[in-house]
Amino acid sequence: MSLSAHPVETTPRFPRKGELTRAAILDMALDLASRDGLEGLTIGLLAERMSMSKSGVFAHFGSREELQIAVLKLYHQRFEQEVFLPSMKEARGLPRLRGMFLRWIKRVTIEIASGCIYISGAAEYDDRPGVIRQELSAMVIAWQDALFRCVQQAAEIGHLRKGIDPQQMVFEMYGLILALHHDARFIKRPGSIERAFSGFERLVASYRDLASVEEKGSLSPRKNQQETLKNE
Amino acid sequence: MSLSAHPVETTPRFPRKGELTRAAILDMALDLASRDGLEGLTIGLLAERMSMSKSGVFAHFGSREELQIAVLKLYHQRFEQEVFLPSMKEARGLPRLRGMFLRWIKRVTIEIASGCIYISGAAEYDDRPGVIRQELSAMVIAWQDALFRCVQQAAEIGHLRKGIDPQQMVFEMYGLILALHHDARFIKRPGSIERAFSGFERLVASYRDLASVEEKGSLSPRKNQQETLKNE
DNA sequence: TGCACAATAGTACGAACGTTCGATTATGTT
DNA sequence: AACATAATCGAACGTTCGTACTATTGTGCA
Repeated sequence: MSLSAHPVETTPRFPRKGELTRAAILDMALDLASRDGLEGLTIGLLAERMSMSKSGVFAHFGSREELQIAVLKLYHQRFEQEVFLPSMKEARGLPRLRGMFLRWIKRVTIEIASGCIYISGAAEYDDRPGVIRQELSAMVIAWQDALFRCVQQAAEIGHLRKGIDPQQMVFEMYGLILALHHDARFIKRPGSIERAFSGFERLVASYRDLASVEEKGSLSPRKNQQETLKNE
Repeated sequence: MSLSAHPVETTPRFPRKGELTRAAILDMALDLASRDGLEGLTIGLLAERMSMSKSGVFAHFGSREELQIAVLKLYHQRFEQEVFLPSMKEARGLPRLRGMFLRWIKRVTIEIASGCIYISGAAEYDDRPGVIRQELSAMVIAWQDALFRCVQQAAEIGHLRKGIDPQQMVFEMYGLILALHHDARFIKRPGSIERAFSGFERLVASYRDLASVEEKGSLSPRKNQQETLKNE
């Protein structure tokens, strides 16, 4: 008696060809949505870029909204992969926080050309209730919470002052990234990346635990941390 | 020989009725554009809200783009009137800078419900070249320049450190406002206004000229300045 | 009151949008 | 090779968009 005792497979056995094209479509859709925003993403243009018919593209998702959500989840997955997960491998506290911010800046720097969906989406959906807004805000809140916990740990360990308000620091970190995205992408002002970075350093300096500053070397920005990021 | 020696007036003598409706349309258009963005502003909806026909509304502007630009200029004018001009009456240096930021926060606080066109526009047009983008970025740059000059003066006077990089401080101030707009309007996180304010205070504290801190009272946040703003 | 013209309405057009549906082609298994 | 079904296409529908044109209504001055 082998597995063929269950001759009928209700679930599809293996990734059929459609899965591949669906992934390719999604990849292109993320590109377009980064440029024109999730609300600017159009099935017609997407089909044209894929050299497919509108209905051919459409069939993979069932509705535009499901396409948008799929794009959103793909973006979230990549963000997690590139920014969050590698930073979690670093030592808790300030090194991890610095790693998060550096990778975040690195990601936004790339996105100066293409656009960040978290940021453009926040502007697009701040007055447009629905599933997409719900999904998007959940992702942003999750990321802010991750930053929050990291700041909190840094305070517990003693890298930052004990009495610190972690949400305040997250607020200001987010502001630096938003300003970077704004100035570099919209205003096209050079030097914005450096400004975001030095803003973070000033932020850390003013929230640092004064008692532990004395043991120099352990907490000051590791010279090779930025170097390490380049090779990821 | 009076002025009637020139009996024919080539220019329209007086604001005809159309001018009034045009102003009313523009006012409503600013409302709609604040909510849905400049690119989301539609002549059909605008006509419906005005209880007019589409063509009736259209005739006042000649094209959608001209309508959008008119809305933009109206917003700019109001921003200048509410934020910039009253702050210029304050003493140069830190008091004026603080006035600018407080009125800016005050304005964005109101706009938590309606949306800020400078901010949403930056996201909408960061990859959409054209007249509107040009006009919008010129306005934002003008405002950043005003902040820049104010910080510079504060440094010259001695309210802030001499060696300061004014653009860096403007960058961080803009970031605080963007974070406020983001967290309050999109995330709907309470306490964001206070966070933006205390972020500014920390910013000022770390850029303040250490030498002049000793003369207390003159440069610390005037208790009645925030009170004064309420009655404007 | 009547006349010139400003202001608004009405209708229509072409394009783009998301979506539906039936026909057609490609794929994978027996 | 044949067949079931997955994948894609092509055409059409109903909306909404900005815009153009003509007709109608309203306003203000002689």
